[in-house]
Amino acid sequence: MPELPEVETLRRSLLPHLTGRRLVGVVVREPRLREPVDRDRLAACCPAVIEAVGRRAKYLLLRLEGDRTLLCHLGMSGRLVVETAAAEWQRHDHVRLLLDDGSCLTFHDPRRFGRLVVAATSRLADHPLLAHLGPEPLGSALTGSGLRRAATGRRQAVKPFLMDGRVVVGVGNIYACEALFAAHIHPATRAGRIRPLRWDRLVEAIREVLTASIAAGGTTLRDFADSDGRGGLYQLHTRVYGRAGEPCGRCGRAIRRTVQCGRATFYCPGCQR
DNA sequence: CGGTGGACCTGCTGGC
DNA sequence: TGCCAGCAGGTCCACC
Repeated sequence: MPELPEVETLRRSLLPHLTGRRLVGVVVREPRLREPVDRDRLAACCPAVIEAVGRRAKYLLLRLEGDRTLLCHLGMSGRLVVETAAAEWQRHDHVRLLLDDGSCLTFHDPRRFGRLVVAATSRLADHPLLAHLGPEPLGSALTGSGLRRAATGRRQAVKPFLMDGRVVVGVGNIYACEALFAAHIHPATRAGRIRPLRWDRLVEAIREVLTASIAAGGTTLRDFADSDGRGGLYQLHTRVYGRAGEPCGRCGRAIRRTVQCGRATFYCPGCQR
């Protein structure tokens, strides 16, 4: 479900609920996520004021007092919902973080590809899940020349290249397709053969697409929702993703669907070369 | 080393 | 109506 815009939308929706709150307890009902949830390490964090709600790539970061940060990844189907701690557990509700005002943050994830991990705030950048991650796409660290350097000598197609978190983070399947369309680049182009100026245009396209999606509250294809249960609207703005057979808005040719590295790719055969 | 394919899970949809 | 294959927004590891 979530790419960067969805996680950022979630982060913003959490702010009013979590700012100044204290984490007072944890209930782990189903520890079998992508890696087992460590109940004891979570419990040892409590009680603690939540000092900040951040994000790195697709990880939501809850910074606690006492040099602890909770890393939360939603995988493909995860959600975080703020509700009263007295609320009934629903199917696929796995963990609850209990807050000092009687509310709680419920981690819900049908496919259980998500993660909930405790890390040391002072060594966060060195954490194994974060250490290898590339630049944030919306910060100044991402540049056309940086991408060009990373692509030098790479025979890999540009679309899976963009989805490689070591190259740039936060660009998943939807936004890789959309950014390549916006930049007029064919998704199968070998990364090492893209010209310098086109990398600049691609960086611009990535920023445009992600920024527009955040403004729309993310993309809700089946079940994304922010912590208040509200869906996003960016699916109404996608130009190619999920639109196989529809006419391209620029040239009118039918959008195509192919598969790269086991993932669906959508593109316009007319304007992406 | 770079690159691909499968594994990890459950739920929904569409075709027969 | 019912069943079942195929597909889904993300990593991560084994293997070529």
